[in-house]
Amino acid sequence: MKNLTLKDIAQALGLSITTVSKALKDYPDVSAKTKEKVKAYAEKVNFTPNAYAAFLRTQESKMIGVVIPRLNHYFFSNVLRGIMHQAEANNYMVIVLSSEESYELEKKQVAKLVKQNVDGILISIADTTHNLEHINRVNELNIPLVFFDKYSKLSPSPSVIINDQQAAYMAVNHLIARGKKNIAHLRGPLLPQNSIDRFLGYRKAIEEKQLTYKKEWIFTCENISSDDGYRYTKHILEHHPEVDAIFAVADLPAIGAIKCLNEHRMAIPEQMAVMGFSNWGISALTTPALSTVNQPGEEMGASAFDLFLAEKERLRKGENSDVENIELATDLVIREST
Amino acid sequence: MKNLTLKDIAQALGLSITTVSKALKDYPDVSAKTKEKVKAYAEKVNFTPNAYAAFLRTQESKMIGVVIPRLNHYFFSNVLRGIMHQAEANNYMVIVLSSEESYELEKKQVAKLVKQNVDGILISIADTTHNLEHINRVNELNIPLVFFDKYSKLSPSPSVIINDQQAAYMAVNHLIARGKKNIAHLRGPLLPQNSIDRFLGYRKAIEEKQLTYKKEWIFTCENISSDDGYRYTKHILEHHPEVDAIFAVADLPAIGAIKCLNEHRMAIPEQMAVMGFSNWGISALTTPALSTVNQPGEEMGASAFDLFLAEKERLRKGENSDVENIELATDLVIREST
DNA sequence: GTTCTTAACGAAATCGTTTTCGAATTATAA
DNA sequence: TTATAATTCGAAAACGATTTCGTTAAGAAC
Repeated sequence: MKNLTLKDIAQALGLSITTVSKALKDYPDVSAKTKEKVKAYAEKVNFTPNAYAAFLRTQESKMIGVVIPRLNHYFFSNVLRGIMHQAEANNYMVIVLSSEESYELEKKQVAKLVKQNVDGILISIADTTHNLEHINRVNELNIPLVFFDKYSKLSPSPSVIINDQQAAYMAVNHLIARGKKNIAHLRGPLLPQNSIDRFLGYRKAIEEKQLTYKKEWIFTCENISSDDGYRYTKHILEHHPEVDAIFAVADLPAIGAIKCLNEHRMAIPEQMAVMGFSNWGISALTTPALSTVNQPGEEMGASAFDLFLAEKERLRKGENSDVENIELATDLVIREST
Repeated sequence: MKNLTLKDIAQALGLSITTVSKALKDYPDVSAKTKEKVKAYAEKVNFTPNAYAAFLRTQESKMIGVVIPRLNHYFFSNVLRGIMHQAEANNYMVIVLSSEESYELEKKQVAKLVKQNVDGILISIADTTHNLEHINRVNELNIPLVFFDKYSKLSPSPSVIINDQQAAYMAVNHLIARGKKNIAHLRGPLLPQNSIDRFLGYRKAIEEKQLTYKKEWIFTCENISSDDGYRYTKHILEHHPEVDAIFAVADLPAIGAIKCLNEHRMAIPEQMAVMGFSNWGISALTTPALSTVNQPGEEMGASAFDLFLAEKERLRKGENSDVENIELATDLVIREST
């Protein structure tokens, strides 16, 4: 039951290794009869060429590496599903590594993938990543690299993202349309482009409608955790009773906010509306159910893989054609919290 | 900046490939001086041997495969973290595949891992897996295989699990201690041992305290989803008003139950207590917060990897020693819903 | 019959590492 | 001084697939 080799097949059919290999790869200098015979036999014994031996010649590992900031976050799990589904369809294996939102670990993981000779790297950078040397090194080695969700404007690599600013703008406008006038924002850490863009979308909506914009209503969720949301909401209730809506950078802090509001017997959304971001599975299950921005995880993953294939082709051809970038559409999911 | 080879080092130092290789692996027939020189240089240029070439000789890929039923489930994400953390410490790479709870897909994924020459397979079997031929084939090939969480009693492979029956027994006893007398159970699908054991623990607690046990109070959550929990809870409220507590096979249905109870303005836990299972991250965030059984995911992952190493050693030695099995401790997490 | 083309197959080199076995050098013993 | 042992090193053969370049044989062209 051991895995067979070309040699085994060659011996069984009275052919040379060369001919067997060529027959399986449809070389023109093998007769139709022989091809038929070889393919039938290979099929019968369920032969697949040894990936490691093949790599030594072709330098193609048929593996890609994925680096995500967190393994146990619903959104990234969904992206992963999309990537893996697409990888499977294209006969690629996937190695997943987590940076745990740490720049240092991210550097290590990328280096590890390079050492493993992956054919490409799909990465969503950590909140703390302030330096792109490790990414540039990958570029120099001509290894296709694709950003998804959390990217950097400083790198020329292709990316698949959503328009965070516009999505946030839409979300806040929805709150305004519901009659809210004093909207607080639980923003993300200062570094990643996403939190910046979501904040900018928030501010744009506020300023456009000439509502009050106060720095005291902006809170930075360092860990984007529910605890962040809970703490800041408590602070808002105690010190800023005029606030009538909260727009959070992500669902987790939004859920923390709801938890806090429930404990203080605040009427949601009448006294305080809450808007999340990402549409995690749980956001439909809170009481009241959370309104949020739908971020298409699986679609993003699938697109990221497709971009990898395109980028690989682009690098192979050595063309100076532009890198592809994809911007996925988001949509508001209006539930009970607004 | 390309990856160097032994040849490069050999040339740079005026040595043979053989000597360089031996020096790096501390062979006794290399002088201390030479070893020092080689190691220093290898360190300097950040050399690591090509994993693919090494495999061809050693037949060790330094990769393990993990098959889980779902990628975007909190518990499995945590198991994955544990596995990866331990794998990293032991210089292994991890390939993750998902069976999506499908037996057919599970078979495919296992076959794929075998073809990839992984050094071992860690698997949590799908709910629909009713046949272990694919697992047996792995055993026949002498590839170490370890079960975690969802295992099968029909396979002799090592496993790391929790004592589901006892955990459920404890959970239900806690409901009883809170004065609940008519406890319904939202059980899992019929096949996997876990749902069976949790159900048995439930029944044991009920019967031991001589409370009413009614088949009409047992509901099968085919998808273990929040929707299952929501639907059955509604049914309970409408048709079995005497029920005063619900014990769910997992957190997701339990959260669905809470959602339904909140909508019907039932007092939790006074009128109806709810108990979950798994301690997902969100279970602390519902209103009221969900009491549940803590299932140590990361610990389970780490143990599974350790078992893999042990099993690999056992197979290598060809010993007839017994396989190791690990049973991890669980504990009740009492929150507001009971 | 001779030369040329084409079709069909194989020998052998290669990828980078590991490991066996032998060779060379030095040290030790006789 | 010679025989023996110990110490260092390197040549070469794997591992399994890919691919270049020949080789052979048959048919076509003259």
